[in-house]
Order: sequence, then C-alpha cells, then structure tokens
Amino acid sequence: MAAPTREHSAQDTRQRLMDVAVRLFSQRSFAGTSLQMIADELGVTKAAVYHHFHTREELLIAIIEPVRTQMRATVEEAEALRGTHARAERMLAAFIDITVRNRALIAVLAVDPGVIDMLRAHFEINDMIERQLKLLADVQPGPAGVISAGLVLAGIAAATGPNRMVDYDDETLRRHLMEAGRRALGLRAPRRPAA
Amino acid sequence: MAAPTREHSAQDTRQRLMDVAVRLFSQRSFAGTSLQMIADELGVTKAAVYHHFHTREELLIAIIEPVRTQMRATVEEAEALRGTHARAERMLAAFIDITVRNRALIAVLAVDPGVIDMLRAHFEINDMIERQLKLLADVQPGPAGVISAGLVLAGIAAATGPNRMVDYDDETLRRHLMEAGRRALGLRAPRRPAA
Amino acid sequence: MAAPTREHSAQDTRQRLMDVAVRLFSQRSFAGTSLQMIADELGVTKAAVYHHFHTREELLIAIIEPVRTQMRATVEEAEALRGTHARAERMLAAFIDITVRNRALIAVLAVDPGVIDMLRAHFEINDMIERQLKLLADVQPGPAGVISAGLVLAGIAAATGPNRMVDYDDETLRRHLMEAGRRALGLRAPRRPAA
Amino acid sequence: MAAPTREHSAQDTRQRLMDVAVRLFSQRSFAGTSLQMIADELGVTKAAVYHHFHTREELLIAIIEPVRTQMRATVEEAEALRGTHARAERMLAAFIDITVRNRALIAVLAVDPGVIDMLRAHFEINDMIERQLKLLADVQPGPAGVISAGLVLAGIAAATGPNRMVDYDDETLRRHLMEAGRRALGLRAPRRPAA
DNA sequence: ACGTACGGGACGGCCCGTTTGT
DNA sequence: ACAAACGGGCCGTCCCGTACGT
Repeated sequence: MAAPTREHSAQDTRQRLMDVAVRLFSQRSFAGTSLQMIADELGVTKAAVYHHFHTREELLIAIIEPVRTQMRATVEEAEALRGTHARAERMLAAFIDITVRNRALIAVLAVDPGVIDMLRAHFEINDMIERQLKLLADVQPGPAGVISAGLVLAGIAAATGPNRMVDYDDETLRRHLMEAGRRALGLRAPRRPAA
Repeated sequence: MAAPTREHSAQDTRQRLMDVAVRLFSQRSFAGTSLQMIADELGVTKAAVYHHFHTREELLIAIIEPVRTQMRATVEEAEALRGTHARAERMLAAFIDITVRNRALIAVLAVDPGVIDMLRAHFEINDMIERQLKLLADVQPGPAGVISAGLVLAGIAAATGPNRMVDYDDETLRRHLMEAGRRALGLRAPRRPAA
Repeated sequence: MAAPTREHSAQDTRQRLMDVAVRLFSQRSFAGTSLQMIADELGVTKAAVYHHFHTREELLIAIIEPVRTQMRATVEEAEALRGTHARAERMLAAFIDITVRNRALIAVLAVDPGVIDMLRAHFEINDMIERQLKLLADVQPGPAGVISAGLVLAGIAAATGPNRMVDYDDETLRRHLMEAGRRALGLRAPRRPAA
Repeated sequence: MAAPTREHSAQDTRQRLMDVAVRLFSQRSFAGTSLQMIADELGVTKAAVYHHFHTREELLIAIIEPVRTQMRATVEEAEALRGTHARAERMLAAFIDITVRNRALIAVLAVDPGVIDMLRAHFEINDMIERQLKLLADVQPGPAGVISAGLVLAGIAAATGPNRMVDYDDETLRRHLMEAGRRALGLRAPRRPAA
C-alpha cells in the first residue's frame, strides 16, 4: 500500500466529512447541526469544510446524491415491469434494500422538514414520491392502497432511523421489513420454489 | 363565562402560541424554528412569548403534555388487559386515534431528534416506547414481532405528518391505518358482529 | 425638560448610530466598514445595532432617505421652472446647498460603488441622475453640455468629501462652488442688483 | 518573437490580473473586492494570484505605479514653467489626459477611502495632491482658487468613473473636460492661432 | 400582559495568507 | 506557473434571555 503523502488523502477528507455529517444530521436534525460540530467531530476547521463544500446545502446534496440516483433508477425499473404485484414487490424490495444499506441517512431524508424543503427546491422530488407511492398503492384500490403505502414507506424509513433497530443485522432487518411490508400492502409472497 | 377584557384572553394567547409552535415545528423542525418566527407568525413580540414560556423547551413540554398523558394512560390500560391480541389491538387503536387527532404534532414528537433528546432528558420516555413496542411485538415471536411493531408505530406517526395524507378525513385515515396496521402485525380483525 | 429615563433615549441611539455610520462610511467606504466598527465607535454591541437596523443595507437606506427626498423635490421644482438658465441655476444652487449641509454623506452616496449598486437595486436612482444631469446640461448643446454637467455634479460631490475643504465654513464653500459651477456650465450670474 | 510555451505568457497573466482588478475595484470598491473575485473573474485560483502578488496591497500598488509616476512627472514639469496661467494650463491638460487614458482607474484612486489610506501609508501622496491643487488654485486668489481647483480635479476624476461618460470617445471627452475646466478655473483659452 | 431596548454569544459564510505538491 | 488543501479569524445575521417600563 503506497503511503498517501499526507496523513489522509484529500478525497478521503471529503468522504469523511460526508460521513460525520450524516451521523450528526440523523442525531440532531439538519437544522440542529452546525458546521462547527461537523468540523470539530472530524478535527478540522470550518475553513476546511468550506474548501470542500461552500455551503451546508451543498454538503447535504452531495450526501444525498447516491441515494437519489438509486431511488430514481429503482422507480424506473419497477414502472417498466408488468403486473401490479410485480411492480409493488420490486419497489418494496429495493426501497428496503436501499434504506437498510443507508440506515441513518434515509431517516433524515424522509422526515426532516429542513431537508425535504431543500430537496424540493432543487429536484423534482414530489414527483418521485408520488411514483413510489403509486407503485405500492396500486395493490389495493382507493384510500386503502394509498394509506397502506404511506404507512409502509414512512415506516420503513423512520423505523431504521438512529437508535432504533440497532441490534439487528442488515439481513434480518431486511427480511422482516419485507414480510411486514408485504402483509400491510396485501402482497402475497411470490411463489419462487422454482427459483 | 366572565367576559374576556381584551380581544382575546390571556389563556387564549397561550393556546395560540402552542398551536403556531406545533405547526412551525412540524414544518421546519424543532431546531429550525426560532422564538422569533413563532412570535412573528402570531403577530406578537418575543417578550410576549417569554411571558408565557420562559424557554423554548418549556413551550415544547407544554405542547407535548396532553399527548404524553394520553399515551401513558393508553399503555397502562392496554397492559391491564388479558390476551396478547387484545392488548395489541387496544394499543394500536389508541395510538392511531391519538395520532390522527394530533396529526402534525406526533410526527414531530416521533421523529425529530431534537425533540426526542429533550424528552429523554425530562421523562422516562424510553421506557414508554419499550412498553408500546412490546405490546405490539408480542403478537409475533422474535425479531419478526419487534420489527413489525417498529414499522407500524413509526409508519403511523410519520405518515400522518405534514403534507402527507392531507386529503383524507380523520375517520377514513383511522380505519385504513388500523387495517394496514393489523395486517402488518398479524392481528386478525376482532369478531365483533354483535357490536 | 423632563430628563429621559435612561442615559439617552432610544430614538437618540438610533440617530447616533446613523451619525457614526455616515462618518465611518465616508472614511473607510461602505464595504470597508463593519458593523463591529460602528458598534464599537458608539460603545454598544452589534446586537444593539441589529435591534434598530436588521441589516447593514437597512441602515444605509435610513441614512440616505432624507437626502433622497430633498434631491427628488429639488429636481421636480427645477423642472417646473421656465427657462433653461433658470432651471439650471435652481438645480445647481440646491445641489450645492444639500451637499454642503451633508458634507460627508454626499461623497459616499455619489461615488461609492457599493452604495450606488444598492441604491439602484431599491430606487429609480438612474432616472434621478439623468434628470439632474439634463437640467444642467441643457445650458450648452451637445456633448459640451453633458460633460460640463457631469464634471460639475461629480466635482461638487467629491470635493466636499472627507479631508477636503475642511477649513472652509459652509457659507464660503457654497458661494465659491456656486461661482465655479456657473462658470463651468456657462451660466451668467443672475442679475439681482436689488438683492 | 520567441513563442510563448503556454496559451499566454507569465507576464501576460500578471497584466491581466491587474486589469481585472482595476475593473472590479472600480465596480465594487477596493474593500469590497476579494482576491477570490479577482481569481474567479480570470478563471484561475487564488494561489495563482498569490504567485504574482503576495498581498492585495501589493497588487494595488503595482496597478497604481504607472499613474503615480506620470502624475509626479507632470507636476514637476508644470512647476518648472513660468507664469501662473501656463502652469495651470499644463497641469490641467496633463491631468485630463492621464485620467481619460485610465478612465476606471483614476476614479478609484481619487475617491476610494481604502485606496487613499493605503497610498498615504506608502507614499508622500498628500504633498503631491497639495502641489496639484496649488498649481490650479493660483489662477484665482484666496478660497475661490482652492475651491475651484478642488471641484475641477475631483470632478474630472469622478466624472470619468464607471458607468459615466461611457458614450464619448477619448478625444471628445478630453476636449470638453478641458474647456469646462478652464472656465471653472478662470483660465483664458491660450492663443494658439499659429499652431 | 405585553413592548422596547439591549447583552452575550453562536451561526453560516467567506476572507486572506501559507504550505505543499505538481 | 499554477492547483489543492487548510488555518485562523472576521463578517453580517440572528439567536435566546433579560431588565425595565407601561
């Protein structure tokens, strides 16, 4: 391993900034987390943070970017499938997968009003939420479908948040979220004995 | 009713402060809402706010108080029942009822890290959450129960938050949340043909 | 004179803030003057400044307001007169009078780019300048008129600035600026033998 | 011409830095212009600026240098002449010439307090101004001379500033400034029928 | 019961200057 | 000749809390 010239490379610092930011955002909310806290937590000055992200908003967007991309791809894939149940099944599985792999982050994205406002200002996030909701809601007709879908999406996101479900590993969490989600939505478990 | 001397009585001002605070907290998060915003929204000065609540924390606690009381009573009632299903059924119904009647508020209480921290500092809130969770989790054994219960509680709270489910009246929302919750938890609908 | 309850009244503080701000702006330019300097100079904190003016821009606008009003009135009065020379004479005299009575201030208003930008953003200042210029420029035809008028207006404003002309009293300054201005513009001294 | 290895030579970069600095200084005042703005405007990093000028002050001095030299030479030449009128005539003509050829720059030098302070700290600029003023003021006795001279010098400098007199070419501007200046100072047009 | 005036302090943003590496 | 990274510090804004007056 060729030693990086400095103690840690520049790219590394940028990534570490994003990591501690996610942790702090999820622990203290976006509005409740100052740049000073982030800098202190990492042992650098605010100026170093500024070097990588000129505004707190920019930092947040950089953090969100990968999840946003995955989410969009998932929605488009699911919408391309035939069959209401197949679409819901795919959407649900992918949503859980992304959420579990980014535990702390999703809770922030999904429920922090400050974050949601900012997302709305920069992206067509409303449309994306509508489409996610519709994919799950179509399993049941009328309000029942929409309300079930809302409960499931919000529940998955919020339940994996900080301090909750910490004592389950990813695989366990995924399986049981999937089962509970299927039941709430009225999805039969897919028959994959042949698979 | 003694005639209020001014346009609105003092008690009224206090209540209106709490109402706008709830709305703002749910729209901008607790940490993102200043006393100035609350005062401006109501058309008074910060000093007027200070007259009723000496700190922002005090204001939050006053807001939360009724919900906390109802929640505690509900848990105790449910725990007094016999039968796992009956207990879960009662807890779920009461939780949904309280949540729907205090839509915006619960979303803040349940997911805002700043609020949760403060609650933890003042009350034995962890214990209360554990008991709620257990009441619902006992329907299924092992992780399946806990994870389902977590999804349902978090989902109900978060799904009724601001900008979501706004186009359903309380009764509709309650009924479908109940059904979806029952399914997720594995609760059979109670046979009340006689009711 | 009933003594004001405090050491100095609130209105007084507001006025004193504006006074020290004018002095500092003219000594260090608008962009080069921090709120800290202003607060220190007056022996209060930045928060006290904030109480009276929520932004630095707001402070500047309050300072400028009286001059802006006088200037506008002057232009309208002058435009209402008949005769090119009479109009120019009136405009010139009033401009000098206002400038001399607000020595430091005008220099800032007229030449500080930061100030001019801000004025342009809030008022129809370009129009006002055009009209002032035209009133003086009409005495001579073509570029000669415009350039003379520009030199005179800018010269009066800048010459009365800080550190210049400090050793002349208002009356002396006014008279000689008037004479030099008339000559530059090609205005004959008005025949007021009876005056 | 030895081919410059890169797109533009080092000397070129240095000169372009000074050019954009002048433009920005005149548009936003000296104190209101950061090194970052200058670097951005030219599409380089701050480090590149730092490479050429270690401080903002150093940059300003380099910009000013040629004008300062010309101005000094002019004053000395004018003072060497015999006859009050001849001296004033020469000073005025040269001042206008230098100003018009460096339109934006002179306005900054002459009226920006931050610039003036810095100049005073490094050069004997007060002495230079006094001598310029005296050369023009001597045409008329007493306060009339000084005030006229002040108006003319300040007026020429400020009138050629940014956004003013932009639609006149150098030659036109020069001629009319000269005529207006002569009139203000009480200088007869020199009899050069033979020239 | 509420407004006015203000202190003390922290916020996000951005500055200038410098080191280190190409 | 230039870029990347960062320290230390100041900026304007705005915060919460309080003393005082009505």
